[in-house]
Amino acid sequence: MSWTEERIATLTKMWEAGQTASQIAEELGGISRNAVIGKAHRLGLQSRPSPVRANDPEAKKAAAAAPAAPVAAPVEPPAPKRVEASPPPAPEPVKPAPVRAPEPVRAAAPEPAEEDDTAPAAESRPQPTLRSVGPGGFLRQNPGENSAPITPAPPRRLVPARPSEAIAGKTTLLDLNDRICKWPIGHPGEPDFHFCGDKVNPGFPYCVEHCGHAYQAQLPRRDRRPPPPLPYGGPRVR
DNA sequence: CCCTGATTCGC
DNA sequence: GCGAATCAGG
Repeated sequence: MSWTEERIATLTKMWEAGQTASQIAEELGGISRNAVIGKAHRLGLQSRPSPVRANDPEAKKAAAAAPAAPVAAPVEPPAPKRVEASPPPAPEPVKPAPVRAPEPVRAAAPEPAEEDDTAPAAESRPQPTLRSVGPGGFLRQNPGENSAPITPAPPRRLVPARPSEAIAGKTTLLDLNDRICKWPIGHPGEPDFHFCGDKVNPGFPYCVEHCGHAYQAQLPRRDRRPPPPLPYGGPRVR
């Protein structure tokens, strides 16, 4: 199986839409997730938060203490993995979060990157407020106040007051670019599946409103929604 | 164990 | 360029 332009386009869109490599591989068919990842890297697609790398003890602790993580730092030049003893110079290695946004995001205003245990905690953590503000100015939901669960994926078929006929005037997969919100409306495979299409919250793949939905605490795997997804534009039916 | 993405390296 | 093998964190 070769990488035709179409397949590359699908890969790119799905990757940017936050689909996992496995999902993409399954969709493309006849290909492994490794192939997808390899191709994505060769294409220069930005990484989504990987389980591997991009966290040292300090970062972990900071993330645990307060919902804060680095935001959209410029891509870190690939440093040799086999390091001897030199500590990483860059304290903020993490990249933009994906759709499911497992990583909390640090506020835009840079604060001291290093957590100093010896410093007076009261002064160094001037955020007794439980609510934190995301980089785009949206308010993050705290773990305790998830009374009404706002899941990243909108309910099935919730396409308010829009004629399901056609994607006329809607933002389709092929319309996506860096400036418009990639928040999916509906589900792949449905006739009216499209994307939000509003102006993005600068530096993010979504508009401000959807950033507020996307960037919150990681949901347990059980509560995510992979079950009903239909193939992208799905010619294949399983 | 399962999952994830990153990286390496022979082809 | 490709992707299996491998690595490594969750």
